[in-house]
Amino acid sequence: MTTPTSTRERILEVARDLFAQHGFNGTTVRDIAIAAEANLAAVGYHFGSKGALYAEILRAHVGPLGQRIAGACSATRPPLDRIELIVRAVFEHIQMRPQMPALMVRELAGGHGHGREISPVLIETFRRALPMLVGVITEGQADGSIRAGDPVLLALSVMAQPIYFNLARPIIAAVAGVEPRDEATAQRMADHAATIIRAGLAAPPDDPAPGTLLHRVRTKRPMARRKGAGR
Amino acid sequence: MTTPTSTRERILEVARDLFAQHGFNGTTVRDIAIAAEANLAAVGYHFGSKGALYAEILRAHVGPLGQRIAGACSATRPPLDRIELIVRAVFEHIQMRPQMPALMVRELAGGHGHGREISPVLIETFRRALPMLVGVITEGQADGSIRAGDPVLLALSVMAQPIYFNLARPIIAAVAGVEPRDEATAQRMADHAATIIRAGLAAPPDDPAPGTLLHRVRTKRPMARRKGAGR
DNA sequence: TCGGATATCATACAAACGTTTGACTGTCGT
DNA sequence: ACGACAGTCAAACGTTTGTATGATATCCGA
Repeated sequence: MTTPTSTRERILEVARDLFAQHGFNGTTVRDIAIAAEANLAAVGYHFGSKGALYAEILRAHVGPLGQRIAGACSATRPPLDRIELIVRAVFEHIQMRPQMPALMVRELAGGHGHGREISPVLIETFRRALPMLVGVITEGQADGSIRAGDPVLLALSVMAQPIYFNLARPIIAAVAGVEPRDEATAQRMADHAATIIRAGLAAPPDDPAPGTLLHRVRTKRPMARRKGAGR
Repeated sequence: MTTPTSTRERILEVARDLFAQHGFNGTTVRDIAIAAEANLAAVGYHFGSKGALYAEILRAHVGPLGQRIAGACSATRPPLDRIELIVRAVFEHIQMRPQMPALMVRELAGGHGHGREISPVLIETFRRALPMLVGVITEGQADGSIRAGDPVLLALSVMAQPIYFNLARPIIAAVAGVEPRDEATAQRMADHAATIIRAGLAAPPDDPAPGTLLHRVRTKRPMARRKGAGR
């Protein structure tokens, strides 16, 4: 079976997989050229350099995420519903871009070597998306539907689910025996994460009205801090 | 200020930071030697090869995690308390090994290049820890304290918090203005994650006894699936 | 059919890579 | 005092790296 697309698209396709799986420095231009069935010089010709190719792939993968989150945040729904929309939007985004979590966490871990810091694309996306998430959460805290707490940490809890779920898929498949890249499985994961996040963020029943019937029932405070539990 | 430790320890210390920040292929033996103020051949002499040094660091960082989780799982406490113990144990582990999340997610993303798969140390740790987590969760589901759902997904939700929180710290610090590496902040993060996880995993009030006063109150089902919400 | 633009190709190059080598330095036990 | 030994060092090894080059091939309007 031959590859019908253009050389440029073939390179983009193949490089995204290689960068995601082996990282920037773990992927050579020769690897890309061979996998794309293109000449060694094709990368330089079409993209200028290996780094420019990587930047373009990264931008195409994490850039639209910010727009998706923005769309979910501006829905005319109660805050908890909007949070759920966000979770599902991120899952959908990952579903059609399976390499995104690997690319993203590699950048979060510190970029790809020597003088390079975290990519500007990632920083810009976070700088745009984080305030939106925080806005929805503070709004929910104001109307009593979302539990008290640092909105930034709550926002992180929201984002942690889609990213980590998809990142851990391969090793879960290796440890347990799960089929990867399955539409139904992805839907189950999204439903699960949405449920967990909704329940985790919802304000406890005794918060909005401390004198009602619900007072002091079904409430369990987190355990005390363990200060110096060494070794 | 001079470095008082032995060359071997200095290399271990410096290599762990470099591997975490730049990845395996993004770190050169020369980088390590210079940062450790050692000779280029010192890495080969003390560890055999760059790969062996990396393997030793990875083992020292993710290996003890399994034992910590095992300890928390075998506590004589209700399941939800044990889950909270696990979350706090992982946070403590990371607190004294700040480079662990970066090293781990880089491995989860697919190892460090070419023929290498995910490190056996990571797979072994997961193979040991996952059944324990699943065991606690199914126990909690059996006694009605933990919500229904795939125990593996619930276990992933638990682990996602500590890892992602600490992984996202640098970019959060870059976007918002947060102080990094702070004991009080770490404690706040652990408390927050414990609260979220506890609330997220707890069975909804109408599950254990569908006919009580609590029936149909404070219950919100997740929204319907959105099948083909394209673009 | 021509001619310029676009794309692909084999090849070359300097730099950087992990690893090895052999000489050298210090510190012990005897 | 003297080998034995673990540790350090500068230098070099062969390979792989990203990129550049010039020739060739393919396309398409005139």
